[in-house]
Amino acid sequence: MTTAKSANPIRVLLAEDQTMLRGALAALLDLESDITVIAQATNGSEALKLARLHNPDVIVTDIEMPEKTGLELAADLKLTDSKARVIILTTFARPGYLRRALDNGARGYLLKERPASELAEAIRRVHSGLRAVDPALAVEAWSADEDPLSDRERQILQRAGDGRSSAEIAAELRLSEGTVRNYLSEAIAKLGAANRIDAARIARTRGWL
Amino acid sequence: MTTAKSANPIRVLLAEDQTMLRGALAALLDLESDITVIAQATNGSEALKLARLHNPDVIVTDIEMPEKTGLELAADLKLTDSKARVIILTTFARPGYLRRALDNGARGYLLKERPASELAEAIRRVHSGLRAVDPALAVEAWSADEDPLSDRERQILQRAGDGRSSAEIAAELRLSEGTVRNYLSEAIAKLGAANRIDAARIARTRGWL
DNA sequence: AGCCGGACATGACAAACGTCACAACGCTTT
DNA sequence: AAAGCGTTGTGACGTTTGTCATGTCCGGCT
Repeated sequence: MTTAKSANPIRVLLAEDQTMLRGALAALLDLESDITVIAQATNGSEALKLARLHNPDVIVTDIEMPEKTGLELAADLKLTDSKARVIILTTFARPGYLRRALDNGARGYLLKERPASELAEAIRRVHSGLRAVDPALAVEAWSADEDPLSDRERQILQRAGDGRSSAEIAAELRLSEGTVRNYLSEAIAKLGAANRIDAARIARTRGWL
Repeated sequence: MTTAKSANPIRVLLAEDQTMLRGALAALLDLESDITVIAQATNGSEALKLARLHNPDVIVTDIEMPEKTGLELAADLKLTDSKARVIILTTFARPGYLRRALDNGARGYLLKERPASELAEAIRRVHSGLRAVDPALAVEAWSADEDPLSDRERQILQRAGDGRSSAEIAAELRLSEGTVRNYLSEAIAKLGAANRIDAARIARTRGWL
């Protein structure tokens, strides 16, 4: 049983590392008469290669993937002559992610907790030049705070949240131990956290890490 | 377009909190002539209620869901007179999870990184009385270590990994602060970790938290 | 030229953390 | 009955962490 395609279907590239979801979505999208999935990638780098090769109309991509994230993929595509429009499809309703996605030129931002039917709709909207951003999230993002962390603070907080001690972090980054403690103290204060673990947790849930 | 069902299709209950995946899988499974999805749940408690109501042949469930996890669901079903067979469908290839799943009476354990076609196959196997455990993971689980943590240790390590201080944990659990420190010290030693954060991380990746 | 913010450093102090030894109690297992 | 384990506690000790004041250096903005 093959679904008849219209003369000029929307050509979609799917990038998602979870095979089961990728396969299921590809199958569902292919049931739509005006959409055809021309290629699938399991990470950002592969998606970039396939995008160059096939020149899709729309790229639907997850964020958290090995090799290269969907956000990095969007950024790289902006530097290319690709005319593909990007839709981010992710689990995470983090204002920080949405902001970065839009900054990197994405046209859509859709959550995996939405019904699958919305994906096809988003693809059509984006293909026709419109945007497709989850409305609830868009509102939240508007009122959401900026990332208050400097690069150094983020870098150090990441490692601290992974269980490294101040001394280890200092050695790795060629800093004095006191400096590392200062950065952590700063980060803890900025985030209103009780300690480094709490700070790392908060930063992660906001999409700042 | 409706797919013709055989006379006695396998009646499946799907429990998965991510709507997009749940919808896509339900749609795909319904395309199989010998399988019909009779109900869908977004968390473990709901699944339990629907299982009582509809008496499905097979329950396919995620692990990490709000309200009640898939592992808890499996445990609860064992206490019921339900004859439904449980298949765990999860992102996590953690031996600890697999072990708990089998202890709780699950008949199948499948990873989301496998192709969707394997899910239908697993449903058929399990329905006919066989098991369906991801082969690669089964091997790993065989050589995997037991969870060395006691309930108290696990309970305390969870909170510590969330950024709570020893004093806070002590107050919450009505223990002396010294006792909390002792448990954490024990857990850190057992896991070969450098500190509480490291210990929480290690325990989590092994599926012990 | 002057100002500001980020990166980096030091020293000092209090609080939190991690370790160890020791001890008591109750519940299984042998 | 004895041994073993999990739970709970105390006291003491050294280390790590978090805070603060203070200072230098550099690059960008006005």
